[in-house]
Amino acid sequence: MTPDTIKIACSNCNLRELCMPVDLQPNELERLDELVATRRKVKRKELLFHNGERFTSLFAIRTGVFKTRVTTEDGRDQVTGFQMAGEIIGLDGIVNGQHSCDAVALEDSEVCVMPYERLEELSREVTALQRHVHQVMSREIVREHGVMLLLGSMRAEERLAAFLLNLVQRLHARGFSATELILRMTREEIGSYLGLKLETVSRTLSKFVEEGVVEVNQRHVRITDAEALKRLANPTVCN
Amino acid sequence: MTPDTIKIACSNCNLRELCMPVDLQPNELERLDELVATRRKVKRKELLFHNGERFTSLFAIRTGVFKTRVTTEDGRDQVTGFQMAGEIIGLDGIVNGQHSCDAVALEDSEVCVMPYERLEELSREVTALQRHVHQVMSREIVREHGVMLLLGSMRAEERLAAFLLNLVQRLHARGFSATELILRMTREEIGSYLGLKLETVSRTLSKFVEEGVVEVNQRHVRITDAEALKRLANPTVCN
DNA sequence: CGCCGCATTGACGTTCGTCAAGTCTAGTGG
DNA sequence: CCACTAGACTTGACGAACGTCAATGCGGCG
Repeated sequence: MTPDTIKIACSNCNLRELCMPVDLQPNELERLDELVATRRKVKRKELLFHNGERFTSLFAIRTGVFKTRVTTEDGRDQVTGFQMAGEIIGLDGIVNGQHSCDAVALEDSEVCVMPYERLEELSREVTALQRHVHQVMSREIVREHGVMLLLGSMRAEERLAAFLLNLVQRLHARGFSATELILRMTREEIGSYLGLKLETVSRTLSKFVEEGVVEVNQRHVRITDAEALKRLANPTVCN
Repeated sequence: MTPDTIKIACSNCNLRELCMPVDLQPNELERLDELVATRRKVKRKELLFHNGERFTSLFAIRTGVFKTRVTTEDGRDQVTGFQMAGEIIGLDGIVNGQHSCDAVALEDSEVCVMPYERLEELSREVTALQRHVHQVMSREIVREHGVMLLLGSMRAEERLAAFLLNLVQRLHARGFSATELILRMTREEIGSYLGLKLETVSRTLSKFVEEGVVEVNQRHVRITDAEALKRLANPTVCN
């Protein structure tokens, strides 16, 4: 085994528990290494794939952060998600054989390329992988339900509070702080995701600062009162 | 073969092309009939499944219309979709083994019950089915991207226009009129789906009527100027 | 016939968007 | 090393879109 093949093996990856099934037999684990064909580096602001591009592979994020967005003919766009290490992107391409959104790197990033045909084949043979693929897709559907709830029935404060809590929770699960984070996206990108204008995002953040719930220094955010933030994200109706 | 087993066979179902893969070998088609365990009738306003319920099966709608909704602790809810004949619901339950939303029948309905374990098993053996399951889930993800775009960056008029066009198009694909439809849901349910209050839905509909784009009589809607409606749904930016 | 749920419409209020001015920061080039 | 610039961010004043509250209409069902 050359150092190169070691480097690219899922069985040897410290992110495996995030992006792959956990309960594998040794021989299954070995087979998993057939899955990732190559790695691919994507520089900040570059696209991993774009709307209309032929779909061939799913991507597991190794390092960095991406945003996905959809666009209308008249130029409006909507950020549909922010993805970080261990998360899978490209699922939108399966249904029509071509991607229906763009994936843009928010910082220099690296992904594992998983050719879809190989994934199909393997998941027919490795039951745990089949189940995992289904779970990943189902999780995405449930996540989007949550975003629809946010966009459809929350006010600006609640949206932003929920957003910050979600981000910090995901970062915490990856070994980062549970109270501090660095935003990899602009106010405008946050606004697009939350269905708000960048000024509203900025104002709402300032309001949180005034209330002593968070400290903000540019992209650096520290949550000083997590309980208050949770109350903001999910307020009790009082009337 | 008893009349009863004939009645329940996918191979014999006039909705098969909507909810099942099309390119099957005869022997695969036969195997498909193992998939649907039973049928289940759901009366208007009754739940097919509810938030927190253990997930065991996916459901293919045979007749009727459903809404799915998610709910917050403080009682707000968001309609996440309206589903009709040939569509699959219950995908949200895969990830955690329990449903995370409610499915409510908007009229007396009937569904085919597809035990998930059986589906997993079969889709390991029938490649076309495996692909189909992936496509169904991917399609749902892409649909939700569209809803996010709608909720995040469209105005009331555009949302409602897009909603009506989407409904009539899906009904048309099922053999109904391309210009007339009967709404199975209340103004409030439409509003919940579109992130609007029921009054706004009502007012916007009235506006469409004034403009001669549609005729509305209670739940009965006739699209009199489809082109105008499309322009409303996706207006060109003018500034 | 009368009730109840659904829908419509109007008056008014709130939230968020728009427009504009100005600040801060990081990166660039002199 | 520092001035300069561009992009990102903040803040204020104002307005539009949509929500809220309330009155009324309508139709179907018991």
